[in-house]
Amino acid sequence: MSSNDRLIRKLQADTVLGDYEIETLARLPIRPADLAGRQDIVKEGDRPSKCCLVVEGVAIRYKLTAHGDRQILAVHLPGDVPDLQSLLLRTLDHTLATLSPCRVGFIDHADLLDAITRAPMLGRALWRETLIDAAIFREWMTGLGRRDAPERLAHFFCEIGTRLQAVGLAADNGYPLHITQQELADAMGLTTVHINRTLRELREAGLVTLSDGRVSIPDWSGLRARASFDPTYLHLRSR
Amino acid sequence: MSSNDRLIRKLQADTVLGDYEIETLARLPIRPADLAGRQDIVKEGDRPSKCCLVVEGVAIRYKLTAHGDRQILAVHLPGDVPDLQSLLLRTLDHTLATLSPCRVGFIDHADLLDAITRAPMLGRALWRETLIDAAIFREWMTGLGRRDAPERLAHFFCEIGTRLQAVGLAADNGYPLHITQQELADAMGLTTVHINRTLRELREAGLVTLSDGRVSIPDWSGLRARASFDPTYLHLRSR
DNA sequence: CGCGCTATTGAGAGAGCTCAATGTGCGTGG
DNA sequence: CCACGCACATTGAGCTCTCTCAATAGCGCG
Repeated sequence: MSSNDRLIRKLQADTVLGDYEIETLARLPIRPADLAGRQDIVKEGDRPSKCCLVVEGVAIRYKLTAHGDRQILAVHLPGDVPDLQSLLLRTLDHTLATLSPCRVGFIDHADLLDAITRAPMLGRALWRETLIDAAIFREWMTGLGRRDAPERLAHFFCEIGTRLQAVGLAADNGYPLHITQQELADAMGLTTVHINRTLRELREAGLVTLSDGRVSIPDWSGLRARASFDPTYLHLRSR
Repeated sequence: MSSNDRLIRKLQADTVLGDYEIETLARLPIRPADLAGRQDIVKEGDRPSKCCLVVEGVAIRYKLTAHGDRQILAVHLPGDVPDLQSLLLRTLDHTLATLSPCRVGFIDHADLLDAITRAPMLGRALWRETLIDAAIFREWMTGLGRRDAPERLAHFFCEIGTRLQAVGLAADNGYPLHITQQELADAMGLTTVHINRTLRELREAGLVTLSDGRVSIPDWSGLRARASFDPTYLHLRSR
Protein backbone atom coordinates (compact mmCIF):
# COMPACT_ATOMS: atom_id res chain seq x y z
CA MET A 1 0.00 0.00 0.00
CA SER A 2 1.38 3.45 -0.90
CA SER A 3 2.07 6.09 1.73
CA ASN A 4 -0.76 8.23 0.43
CA ASP A 5 -3.22 5.33 0.46
CA ARG A 6 -2.22 4.47 4.00
CA LEU A 7 -3.01 7.99 5.09
CA ILE A 8 -6.29 8.09 3.17
CA ARG A 9 -7.36 4.79 4.68
CA LYS A 10 -6.60 5.96 8.19
CA LEU A 11 -8.47 9.23 7.83
CA GLN A 12 -11.42 7.31 6.47
CA ALA A 13 -11.50 5.17 9.58
CA ASP A 14 -12.28 8.36 11.51
CA THR A 15 -14.02 10.73 9.09
CA VAL A 16 -16.05 10.75 5.90
CA LEU A 17 -13.88 12.28 3.17
CA GLY A 18 -15.12 13.86 -0.06
CA ASP A 19 -13.67 13.08 -3.47
CA TYR A 20 -11.83 16.38 -3.56
CA GLU A 21 -10.13 15.74 -0.25
CA ILE A 22 -9.15 12.23 -1.29
CA GLU A 23 -7.79 13.59 -4.54
CA THR A 24 -5.79 16.23 -2.66
CA LEU A 25 -4.37 13.60 -0.35
CA ALA A 26 -3.48 11.33 -3.25
CA ARG A 27 -1.43 14.14 -4.78
CA LEU A 28 0.30 15.11 -1.54
CA PRO A 29 4.08 14.76 -1.88
CA ILE A 30 5.30 12.19 0.63
CA ARG A 31 8.96 11.21 0.80
CA PRO A 32 9.38 7.61 1.94
CA ALA A 33 12.13 6.44 4.26
CA ASP A 34 13.00 3.19 5.98
CA LEU A 35 14.11 3.47 9.57
CA ALA A 36 15.61 0.98 11.98
CA GLY A 37 13.83 0.11 15.22
CA ARG A 38 14.44 1.94 18.54
CA GLN A 39 15.66 5.11 16.89
CA ASP A 40 14.68 8.73 17.51
CA ILE A 41 13.05 10.48 14.56
CA VAL A 42 12.63 13.98 15.98
CA LYS A 43 13.63 15.01 19.46
CA GLU A 44 12.18 17.19 22.17
CA GLY A 45 13.28 20.76 21.47
CA ASP A 46 13.51 20.27 17.70
CA ARG A 47 11.62 22.57 15.33
CA PRO A 48 10.72 20.27 12.49
CA SER A 49 9.66 21.54 9.07
CA LYS A 50 7.92 18.32 8.13
CA CYS A 51 5.54 15.75 9.54
CA CYS A 52 6.13 12.04 9.74
CA LEU A 53 3.53 9.53 8.54
CA VAL A 54 3.83 5.97 9.81
CA VAL A 55 3.39 3.68 6.80
CA GLU A 56 4.54 0.39 8.28
CA GLY A 57 5.73 -0.53 11.74
CA VAL A 58 5.12 1.07 15.12
CA ALA A 59 6.31 4.44 16.41
CA ILE A 60 6.15 5.94 19.89
CA ARG A 61 6.30 9.33 21.52
CA TYR A 62 7.95 9.81 24.89
CA LYS A 63 9.20 12.31 27.42
CA LEU A 64 12.05 12.04 29.88
CA THR A 65 11.74 13.46 33.39
CA ALA A 66 14.47 15.41 35.12
CA HIS A 67 15.40 12.19 36.93
CA GLY A 68 15.84 10.30 33.68
CA ASP A 69 12.65 8.27 33.87
CA ARG A 70 10.83 7.77 30.62
CA GLN A 71 7.10 8.05 30.01
CA ILE A 72 5.82 6.74 26.71
CA LEU A 73 2.93 8.99 25.74
CA ALA A 74 1.52 7.29 22.69
CA VAL A 75 1.91 4.33 20.40
CA HIS A 76 1.44 5.01 16.70
CA LEU A 77 0.30 2.54 14.09
CA PRO A 78 0.31 2.66 10.29
CA GLY A 79 -1.70 5.60 9.02
CA ASP A 80 -0.95 7.80 12.03
CA VAL A 81 0.87 11.12 11.77
CA PRO A 82 2.36 11.24 15.27
CA ASP A 83 3.81 14.73 15.01
CA LEU A 84 0.98 16.40 13.15
CA GLN A 85 0.90 18.95 15.94
CA SER A 86 4.31 20.25 14.84
CA LEU A 87 2.46 21.89 11.96
CA LEU A 88 1.20 24.57 14.36
CA LEU A 89 3.37 24.12 17.46
CA ARG A 90 6.89 25.24 16.62
CA THR A 91 8.95 23.40 19.16
CA LEU A 92 8.46 19.77 19.98
CA ASP A 93 7.73 19.07 23.65
CA HIS A 94 8.57 15.37 23.41
CA THR A 95 10.47 12.91 21.27
CA LEU A 96 9.18 10.78 18.40
CA ALA A 97 10.92 7.46 17.84
CA THR A 98 10.49 4.15 16.09
CA LEU A 99 9.64 1.08 18.13
CA SER A 100 9.88 -1.56 15.44
CA PRO A 101 11.67 -0.90 12.15
CA CYS A 102 9.41 1.46 10.25
CA ARG A 103 8.62 2.65 6.82
CA VAL A 104 7.65 6.27 7.21
CA GLY A 105 6.73 9.09 4.87
CA PHE A 106 7.83 12.68 5.42
CA ILE A 107 5.43 15.44 4.45
CA ASP A 108 6.68 19.02 4.33
CA HIS A 109 4.73 21.43 6.47
CA ALA A 110 4.56 23.73 3.47
CA ASP A 111 2.85 21.07 1.35
CA LEU A 112 0.45 20.17 4.11
CA LEU A 113 -0.46 23.79 4.82
CA ASP A 114 -0.97 24.29 1.13
CA ALA A 115 -3.23 21.24 0.93
CA ILE A 116 -5.43 22.33 3.81
CA THR A 117 -5.67 25.83 2.42
CA ARG A 118 -6.97 24.45 -0.85
CA ALA A 119 -9.13 21.80 0.83
CA PRO A 120 -10.40 23.21 4.13
CA MET A 121 -12.39 20.05 4.85
CA LEU A 122 -9.16 18.12 4.72
CA GLY A 123 -7.82 20.55 7.29
CA ARG A 124 -10.75 19.70 9.51
CA ALA A 125 -10.13 15.99 9.07
CA LEU A 126 -6.54 16.48 10.19
CA TRP A 127 -7.61 18.68 13.08
CA ARG A 128 -9.97 15.88 14.00
CA GLU A 129 -7.07 13.41 14.00
CA THR A 130 -5.22 15.54 16.53
CA LEU A 131 -8.38 15.70 18.65
CA ILE A 132 -8.62 11.91 18.66
CA ASP A 133 -4.98 11.81 19.63
CA ALA A 134 -5.87 13.98 22.61
CA ALA A 135 -8.84 11.76 23.45
CA ILE A 136 -6.45 8.83 23.66
CA PHE A 137 -4.20 10.84 25.98
CA ARG A 138 -7.17 11.43 28.24
CA GLU A 139 -7.93 7.74 28.39
CA TRP A 140 -4.31 6.95 29.20
CA MET A 141 -4.31 9.61 31.91
CA THR A 142 -7.31 7.92 33.45
CA GLY A 143 -5.47 4.62 33.39
CA LEU A 144 -2.25 6.07 34.79
CA GLY A 145 -4.10 7.84 37.57
CA ARG A 146 -6.84 5.43 38.45
CA ARG A 147 -6.34 1.89 37.11
CA ASP A 148 -4.20 -0.80 38.69
CA ALA A 149 -1.55 -2.65 36.74
CA PRO A 150 -3.59 -5.57 35.34
CA GLU A 151 -6.43 -3.35 34.22
CA ARG A 152 -4.09 -0.81 32.70
CA LEU A 153 -2.23 -3.44 30.74
CA ALA A 154 -5.38 -5.19 29.59
CA HIS A 155 -6.76 -1.85 28.49
CA PHE A 156 -3.63 -1.19 26.48
CA PHE A 157 -3.91 -4.48 24.60
CA CYS A 158 -7.57 -3.80 23.88
CA GLU A 159 -6.82 -0.36 22.53
CA ILE A 160 -4.00 -1.38 20.24
CA GLY A 161 -6.04 -4.31 18.92
CA THR A 162 -9.02 -2.10 18.24
CA ARG A 163 -6.94 0.53 16.48
CA LEU A 164 -5.20 -2.07 14.35
CA GLN A 165 -8.54 -3.57 13.39
CA ALA A 166 -9.71 -0.13 12.31
CA VAL A 167 -6.97 -0.02 9.69
CA GLY A 168 -7.26 -3.70 8.81
CA LEU A 169 -4.08 -4.92 10.47
CA ALA A 170 -5.32 -7.22 13.23
CA ALA A 171 -6.62 -10.77 13.13
CA ASP A 172 -9.42 -11.87 15.44
CA ASN A 173 -7.14 -13.75 17.76
CA GLY A 174 -4.35 -11.22 18.11
CA TYR A 175 -1.89 -8.99 16.33
CA PRO A 176 1.83 -8.43 15.85
CA LEU A 177 3.49 -6.06 18.32
CA HIS A 178 7.22 -6.02 18.82
CA ILE A 179 7.38 -4.34 22.20
CA THR A 180 9.67 -5.19 25.10
CA GLN A 181 8.56 -5.37 28.69
CA GLN A 182 10.75 -2.34 29.39
CA GLU A 183 8.80 -0.34 26.81
CA LEU A 184 5.51 -1.60 28.14
CA ALA A 185 6.65 -0.47 31.58
CA ASP A 186 7.51 3.00 30.30
CA ALA A 187 4.10 3.26 28.66
CA MET A 188 2.16 2.05 31.70
CA GLY A 189 4.08 4.05 34.29
CA LEU A 190 5.31 0.84 35.95
CA THR A 191 8.56 -1.09 36.23
CA THR A 192 9.75 -3.97 34.08
CA VAL A 193 9.56 -6.39 36.96
CA HIS A 194 5.99 -5.51 37.67
CA ILE A 195 5.03 -5.70 34.02
CA ASN A 196 6.51 -9.16 33.91
CA ARG A 197 4.42 -10.33 36.84
CA THR A 198 1.28 -8.64 35.57
CA LEU A 199 1.75 -10.18 32.15
CA ARG A 200 1.99 -13.57 33.79
CA GLU A 201 -1.19 -12.91 35.72
CA LEU A 202 -3.10 -12.03 32.55
CA ARG A 203 -1.61 -14.99 30.71
CA GLU A 204 -2.54 -17.42 33.49
CA ALA A 205 -6.05 -15.99 33.48
CA GLY A 206 -6.24 -16.96 29.82
CA LEU A 207 -6.75 -13.39 28.64
CA VAL A 208 -3.63 -12.32 26.70
CA THR A 209 -0.21 -13.63 25.87
CA LEU A 210 2.71 -11.57 24.63
CA SER A 211 5.50 -13.56 23.05
CA ASP A 212 7.74 -13.42 20.02
CA GLY A 213 6.46 -10.01 19.09
CA ARG A 214 2.87 -11.14 18.96
CA VAL A 215 -0.12 -10.37 21.18
CA SER A 216 -2.44 -13.38 21.34
CA ILE A 217 -5.92 -12.83 22.63
CA PRO A 218 -7.69 -16.13 23.23
CA ASP A 219 -10.56 -14.43 25.03
CA TRP A 220 -11.42 -11.00 23.65
CA SER A 221 -14.53 -10.51 25.69
CA GLY A 222 -12.77 -11.61 28.85
CA LEU A 223 -9.98 -9.17 28.16
CA ARG A 224 -12.39 -6.34 27.45
CA ALA A 225 -14.18 -7.10 30.70
CA ARG A 226 -10.93 -7.21 32.69
CA ALA A 227 -10.05 -3.79 31.26
CA SER A 228 -13.56 -2.32 31.36
CA PHE A 229 -12.70 -1.34 27.82
CA ASP A 230 -15.10 1.00 26.04
CA PRO A 231 -13.81 2.14 22.62
CA THR A 232 -15.95 5.27 22.44
CA TYR A 233 -12.92 7.45 23.11
CA LEU A 234 -11.30 6.27 19.88
CA HIS A 235 -14.06 8.05 17.96
CA LEU A 236 -14.02 5.50 15.16
CA ARG A 237 -16.53 5.94 12.39
CA SER A 238 -18.11 2.50 12.56
CA ARG A 239 -18.34 -0.05 15.41
CA MET B 1 -13.89 42.10 30.67
CA SER B 2 -16.39 40.87 28.05
CA SER B 3 -16.58 37.23 27.01
CA ASN B 4 -15.21 38.08 23.59
CA ASP B 5 -12.31 40.05 25.02
CA ARG B 6 -11.46 37.24 27.37
CA LEU B 7 -11.25 34.84 24.45
CA ILE B 8 -9.21 37.26 22.35
CA ARG B 9 -6.80 37.85 25.18
CA LYS B 10 -6.30 34.15 25.74
CA LEU B 11 -5.70 33.37 22.08
CA GLN B 12 -3.18 36.19 21.99
CA ALA B 13 -1.26 34.61 24.83
CA ASP B 14 -0.61 31.68 22.50
CA THR B 15 -0.73 33.05 18.94
CA VAL B 16 -0.29 36.26 16.97
CA LEU B 17 -3.72 37.25 15.65
CA GLY B 18 -4.37 39.54 12.69
CA ASP B 19 -6.85 42.39 12.78
CA TYR B 20 -9.36 40.46 10.74
CA GLU B 21 -9.28 37.52 13.13
CA ILE B 22 -9.66 39.80 16.13
CA GLU B 23 -12.56 41.54 14.42
CA THR B 24 -14.21 38.20 13.68
CA LEU B 25 -13.79 37.13 17.29
CA ALA B 26 -15.18 40.40 18.57
CA ARG B 27 -18.34 39.81 16.53
CA LEU B 28 -18.75 36.19 17.57
CA PRO B 29 -22.09 35.68 19.31
CA ILE B 30 -21.43 34.45 22.85
CA ARG B 31 -24.29 33.80 25.26
CA PRO B 32 -23.25 34.45 28.85
CA ALA B 33 -24.38 32.35 31.78
CA ASP B 34 -23.56 32.21 35.47
CA LEU B 35 -23.12 28.76 36.93
CA ALA B 36 -22.77 27.53 40.49
CA GLY B 37 -19.65 25.67 41.61
CA ARG B 38 -19.27 21.85 41.45
CA GLN B 39 -21.85 21.43 38.74
CA ASP B 40 -21.68 19.45 35.48
CA ILE B 41 -21.94 21.54 32.32
CA VAL B 42 -21.92 18.79 29.69
CA LYS B 43 -21.59 15.11 30.42
CA GLU B 44 -19.76 12.17 28.93
CA GLY B 45 -21.94 10.79 26.15
CA ASP B 46 -23.58 14.13 25.35
CA ARG B 47 -23.54 15.52 21.83
CA PRO B 48 -23.33 19.24 22.39
CA SER B 49 -24.16 21.77 19.69
CA LYS B 50 -22.21 24.55 21.38
CA CYS B 51 -18.88 25.20 23.02
CA CYS B 52 -18.34 26.65 26.46
CA LEU B 53 -15.92 29.50 27.08
CA VAL B 54 -14.72 30.06 30.63
CA VAL B 55 -14.99 33.79 31.33
CA GLU B 56 -14.51 33.80 35.08
CA GLY B 57 -13.87 31.00 37.55
CA VAL B 58 -12.35 27.57 37.13
CA ALA B 59 -13.73 24.58 35.22
CA ILE B 60 -12.52 20.98 35.10
CA ARG B 61 -12.89 17.97 32.86
CA TYR B 62 -13.03 14.47 34.30
CA LYS B 63 -13.70 10.82 33.60
CA LEU B 64 -15.11 8.15 35.86
CA THR B 65 -13.73 4.61 35.73
CA ALA B 66 -15.89 1.52 35.81
CA HIS B 67 -15.11 1.28 39.53
CA GLY B 68 -16.36 4.77 40.20
CA ASP B 69 -12.97 6.42 40.64
CA ARG B 70 -12.60 9.86 39.19
CA GLN B 71 -9.70 11.24 37.21
CA ILE B 72 -9.62 14.96 36.62
CA LEU B 73 -8.08 15.45 33.19
CA ALA B 74 -7.70 19.18 32.99
CA VAL B 75 -8.22 22.42 34.86
CA HIS B 76 -9.51 25.33 32.82
CA LEU B 77 -8.97 28.99 33.51
CA PRO B 78 -10.58 32.13 32.12
CA GLY B 79 -10.15 32.33 28.36
CA ASP B 80 -10.12 28.56 27.86
CA VAL B 81 -12.68 26.74 25.74
CA PRO B 82 -12.55 23.36 27.46
CA ASP B 83 -14.83 21.54 25.05
CA LEU B 84 -13.58 23.06 21.82
CA GLN B 85 -13.01 19.52 20.60
CA SER B 86 -16.76 18.94 20.54
CA LEU B 87 -16.78 21.07 17.41
CA LEU B 88 -15.40 18.11 15.46
CA LEU B 89 -15.87 15.14 17.80
CA ARG B 90 -19.57 14.41 18.02
CA THR B 91 -19.84 12.61 21.31
CA LEU B 92 -18.11 13.75 24.46
CA ASP B 93 -15.77 11.19 25.99
CA HIS B 94 -15.64 12.92 29.37
CA THR B 95 -17.54 15.40 31.51
CA LEU B 96 -17.05 19.16 31.77
CA ALA B 97 -17.94 20.75 35.10
CA THR B 98 -17.42 23.89 37.10
CA LEU B 99 -15.03 23.85 40.03
CA SER B 100 -15.68 27.30 41.43
CA PRO B 101 -18.77 29.30 40.49
CA CYS B 102 -18.22 30.37 36.89
CA ARG B 103 -19.27 32.91 34.38
CA VAL B 104 -19.21 31.10 31.06
CA GLY B 105 -20.11 31.99 27.50
CA PHE B 106 -21.78 29.54 25.14
CA ILE B 107 -20.82 29.67 21.48
CA ASP B 108 -22.89 27.75 18.96
CA HIS B 109 -20.93 25.31 16.85
CA ALA B 110 -22.62 26.79 13.81
CA ASP B 111 -21.33 30.28 14.60
CA LEU B 112 -17.84 29.01 15.33
CA LEU B 113 -17.70 26.94 12.14
CA ASP B 114 -18.93 29.94 10.23
CA ALA B 115 -16.24 32.14 11.77
CA ILE B 116 -13.41 29.77 10.94
CA THR B 117 -14.69 29.34 7.42
CA ARG B 118 -14.56 33.09 6.91
CA ALA B 119 -11.30 33.48 8.83
CA PRO B 120 -9.19 30.38 8.24
CA MET B 121 -6.32 31.77 10.31
CA LEU B 122 -8.69 31.96 13.23
CA GLY B 123 -9.42 28.29 12.64
CA ARG B 124 -5.73 27.60 12.90
CA ALA B 125 -5.48 29.57 16.13
CA LEU B 126 -8.27 27.45 17.58
CA TRP B 127 -6.72 24.26 16.29
CA ARG B 128 -3.54 25.43 17.99
CA GLU B 129 -5.43 25.85 21.27
CA THR B 130 -6.53 22.23 21.12
CA LEU B 131 -2.94 21.20 20.41
CA ILE B 132 -1.73 23.04 23.49
CA ASP B 133 -4.50 21.33 25.42
CA ALA B 134 -3.02 18.03 24.25
CA ALA B 135 0.49 19.14 25.17
CA ILE B 136 -0.74 19.72 28.71
CA PHE B 137 -2.27 16.25 28.75
CA ARG B 138 1.11 14.83 27.80
CA GLU B 139 2.80 16.65 30.64
CA TRP B 140 0.20 15.39 33.08
CA MET B 141 0.64 11.85 31.78
CA THR B 142 4.33 12.14 32.48
CA GLY B 143 3.55 13.26 35.99
CA LEU B 144 0.95 10.57 36.61
CA GLY B 145 3.25 7.87 35.32
CA ARG B 146 6.65 8.97 36.50
CA ARG B 147 6.57 11.65 39.20
CA ASP B 148 6.09 11.05 42.90
CA ALA B 149 3.45 12.87 44.92
CA PRO B 150 5.41 15.95 46.04
CA GLU B 151 6.84 16.59 42.60
CA ARG B 152 3.50 16.06 40.90
CA LEU B 153 1.74 18.46 43.22
CA ALA B 154 4.47 21.08 43.00
CA HIS B 155 4.33 20.80 39.23
CA PHE B 156 0.59 21.36 39.29
CA PHE B 157 0.91 24.56 41.30
CA CYS B 158 3.62 25.80 38.95
CA GLU B 159 1.50 25.11 35.90
CA ILE B 160 -1.63 26.80 37.14
CA GLY B 161 0.36 29.81 38.31
CA THR B 162 2.10 30.13 34.98
CA ARG B 163 -1.14 29.82 33.03
CA LEU B 164 -2.86 32.39 35.23
CA GLN B 165 0.04 34.78 34.74
CA ALA B 166 -0.30 34.37 30.99
CA VAL B 167 -3.80 35.80 31.14
CA GLY B 168 -2.93 38.35 33.82
CA LEU B 169 -4.72 36.73 36.75
CA ALA B 170 -1.90 35.80 39.10
CA ALA B 171 0.13 37.89 41.52
CA ASP B 172 3.81 37.18 42.07
CA ASN B 173 3.32 35.52 45.40
CA GLY B 174 0.37 33.29 44.57
CA TYR B 175 -3.09 33.11 43.11
CA PRO B 176 -6.69 32.30 44.02
CA LEU B 177 -7.72 28.66 43.56
CA HIS B 178 -10.77 27.25 45.25
CA ILE B 179 -9.95 23.58 45.06
CA THR B 180 -10.51 20.94 47.73
CA GLN B 181 -8.00 18.28 48.65
CA GLN B 182 -10.40 15.70 47.24
CA GLU B 183 -10.32 17.42 43.87
CA LEU B 184 -6.56 17.76 44.01
CA ALA B 185 -6.41 14.03 44.72
CA ASP B 186 -8.61 13.25 41.71
CA ALA B 187 -6.39 15.39 39.52
CA MET B 188 -3.12 13.91 40.78
CA GLY B 189 -4.25 10.29 40.77
CA LEU B 190 -3.78 10.08 44.55
CA THR B 191 -5.99 9.91 47.63
CA THR B 192 -7.17 12.76 49.81
CA VAL B 193 -5.18 11.53 52.76
CA HIS B 194 -2.00 11.43 50.76
CA ILE B 195 -2.62 14.85 49.28
CA ASN B 196 -3.06 16.19 52.78
CA ARG B 197 0.29 14.82 53.90
CA THR B 198 2.05 15.92 50.74
CA LEU B 199 0.61 19.39 51.05
CA ARG B 200 1.96 19.55 54.57
CA GLU B 201 5.37 18.46 53.36
CA LEU B 202 5.48 21.21 50.73
CA ARG B 203 4.21 23.76 53.22
CA GLU B 204 6.82 22.79 55.82
CA ALA B 205 9.50 23.05 53.13
CA GLY B 206 8.37 26.65 52.62
CA LEU B 207 7.39 26.10 49.00
CA VAL B 208 3.59 26.40 48.74
CA THR B 209 0.61 26.82 50.98
CA LEU B 210 -2.98 26.15 50.04
CA SER B 211 -5.55 27.68 52.33
CA ASP B 212 -8.78 29.61 52.11
CA GLY B 213 -8.97 29.11 48.37
CA ARG B 214 -5.58 30.67 47.79
CA VAL B 215 -2.27 29.22 46.67
CA SER B 216 0.61 31.12 48.29
CA ILE B 217 4.04 30.67 46.82
CA PRO B 218 6.68 32.19 49.07
CA ASP B 219 9.48 30.62 47.05
CA TRP B 220 8.76 30.37 43.33
CA SER B 221 12.20 29.25 42.32
CA GLY B 222 12.27 26.64 45.07
CA LEU B 223 8.91 25.36 43.94
CA ARG B 224 9.97 25.23 40.31
CA ALA B 225 13.09 23.33 41.30
CA ARG B 226 11.11 20.86 43.43
CA ALA B 227 8.85 20.23 40.44
CA SER B 228 11.56 20.35 37.77
CA PHE B 229 9.08 22.65 36.09
CA ASP B 230 9.82 23.68 32.51
CA PRO B 231 6.98 25.69 30.92
CA THR B 232 7.95 24.92 27.32
CA TYR B 233 5.02 22.52 26.99
CA LEU B 234 2.57 25.38 27.55
CA HIS B 235 3.71 26.88 24.24
CA LEU B 236 3.17 30.43 25.44
CA ARG B 237 4.09 33.18 23.06
CA SER B 238 6.47 35.05 25.37
CA ARG B 239 8.53 33.87 28.36
C1' DC C 1 32.31 -18.45 23.44
C1' DG C 2 31.40 -14.46 25.62
C1' DC C 3 28.92 -10.12 25.88
C1' DG C 4 24.62 -7.70 25.89
C1' DC C 5 19.74 -7.43 25.85
C1' DT C 6 15.47 -9.32 27.42
C1' DA C 7 12.76 -12.16 30.44
C1' DT C 8 11.94 -14.33 34.88
C1' DT C 9 11.86 -14.97 39.76
C1' DG C 10 12.77 -14.15 44.85
C1' DA C 11 13.03 -11.17 48.84
C1' DG C 12 12.78 -7.12 51.23
C1' DA C 13 11.47 -2.10 51.26
C1' DG C 14 8.56 1.82 50.66
C1' DA C 15 5.24 5.03 48.66
C1' DG C 16 0.78 5.50 48.80
C1' DC C 17 -3.79 3.30 50.25
C1' DT C 18 -7.59 2.01 53.53
C1' DC C 19 -9.98 2.47 57.60
C1' DA C 20 -11.18 5.17 61.23
C1' DA C 21 -11.28 8.84 64.54
C1' DT C 22 -11.07 13.79 65.52
C1' DG C 23 -11.28 18.62 64.56
C1' DT C 24 -13.20 22.82 62.38
C1' DG C 25 -15.98 26.06 60.10
C1' DC C 26 -20.38 27.17 58.28
C1' DG C 27 -25.23 27.18 57.12
C1' DT C 28 -29.80 26.01 58.67
C1' DG C 29 -33.70 25.05 61.51
C1' DG C 30 -35.66 25.56 65.97
C1' DC D 1 -28.64 32.42 69.43
C1' DC D 2 -27.71 27.72 69.93
C1' DA D 3 -27.67 22.86 68.27
C1' DC D 4 -27.05 20.05 64.75
C1' DG D 5 -25.58 18.34 60.27
C1' DC D 6 -22.42 18.39 56.73
C1' DA D 7 -18.35 19.12 54.01
C1' DC D 8 -13.61 19.51 54.41
C1' DA D 9 -9.12 18.92 56.73
C1' DT D 10 -6.01 16.36 59.71
C1' DT D 11 -3.79 12.54 61.89
C1' DG D 12 -2.70 7.61 63.32
C1' DA D 13 -2.10 2.72 62.27
C1' DG D 14 -1.79 -1.07 59.53
C1' DC D 15 -1.76 -2.94 54.89
C1' DT D 16 -0.77 -3.70 49.87
C1' DC D 17 0.58 -2.69 45.50
C1' DT D 18 4.45 -1.67 43.25
C1' DC D 19 9.41 -0.78 43.54
C1' DT D 20 14.38 -1.92 44.25
C1' DC D 21 18.02 -4.97 44.33
C1' DA D 22 19.87 -9.03 42.83
C1' DA D 23 20.45 -13.42 40.78
C1' DT D 24 19.52 -16.68 36.91
C1' DA D 25 18.39 -18.04 32.29
C1' DG D 26 17.68 -17.76 27.17
C1' DC D 27 19.07 -15.97 22.93
C1' DG D 28 21.39 -13.59 19.13
C1' DC D 29 25.51 -11.85 17.36
C1' DG D 30 30.39 -10.62 16.64
